[in-house]
Amino acid sequence: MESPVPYNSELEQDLTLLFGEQGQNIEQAAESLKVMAHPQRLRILCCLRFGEQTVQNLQGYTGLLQTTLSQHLSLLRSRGLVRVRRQANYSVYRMADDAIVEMFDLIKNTYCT
Amino acid sequence: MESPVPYNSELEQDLTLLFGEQGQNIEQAAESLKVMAHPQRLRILCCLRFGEQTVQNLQGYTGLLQTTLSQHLSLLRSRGLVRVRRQANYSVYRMADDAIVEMFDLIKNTYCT
DNA sequence: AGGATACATTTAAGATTCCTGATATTGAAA
DNA sequence: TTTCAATATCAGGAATCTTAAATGTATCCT
Repeated sequence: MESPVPYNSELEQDLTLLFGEQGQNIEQAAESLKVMAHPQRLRILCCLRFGEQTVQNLQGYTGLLQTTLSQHLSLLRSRGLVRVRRQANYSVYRMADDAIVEMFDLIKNTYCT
Repeated sequence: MESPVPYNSELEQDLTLLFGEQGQNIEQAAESLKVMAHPQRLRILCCLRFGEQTVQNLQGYTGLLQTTLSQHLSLLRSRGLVRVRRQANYSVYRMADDAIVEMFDLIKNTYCT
């Protein structure tokens, strides 16, 4: 029997373009998504969506251990999802940019009815 | 020194509501994101964004082994990101719904310049 | 200086994910 | 009713992720 969906060689080209030269676009997208794809880190982002927060506050809102929270923050930071500024001996975290905010809002609207 | 960001007890309530009763909203969002957060699965979704595809076609577009591809598809299916219909001895996959399409498009626009 | 507070990093163990090779299933054809 | 083509599932080991305890660093306060 014949294939119900013909193979489209031109699509191969389009996809290669879309993915980026060595697929870096896709890789980077997956990297960022992977960081967001964790309940505790989503909670952290939720908190930051309401404005910048100290680690202490995040601890209160999320209920995470300081050490665990700090590690999640470190990951979010290193992958460019959040930014920090130091004020006295507090670290104040915020969402990194509009792209993250937009992505987060879509997630929220989709899953938090 | 005083905290640069006052703790907001009302936010606790708001967050609990947002997360869902036992945090199911957040858990579910994380689950879905985790499935998307993989380069090969993103590639698969990319292909499906151009229309429904047989496994064979997806194999051609992604370059994955049949067995690997099938497992990714199985995961995408079980988490409700894609749907299948059987036609003869072909399986024809498509994106599950508009929410997935919307999410995918945002990812694409954000990371595939 | 010394102690206390706020946060970060390191390390190790357990859990999960990923890929591959082998095997099974399903429908079409011969 | 075999055989083949398309797809699915299973089983394994390697790699990665997650968490917690211990430890480290920086800054404030007295």
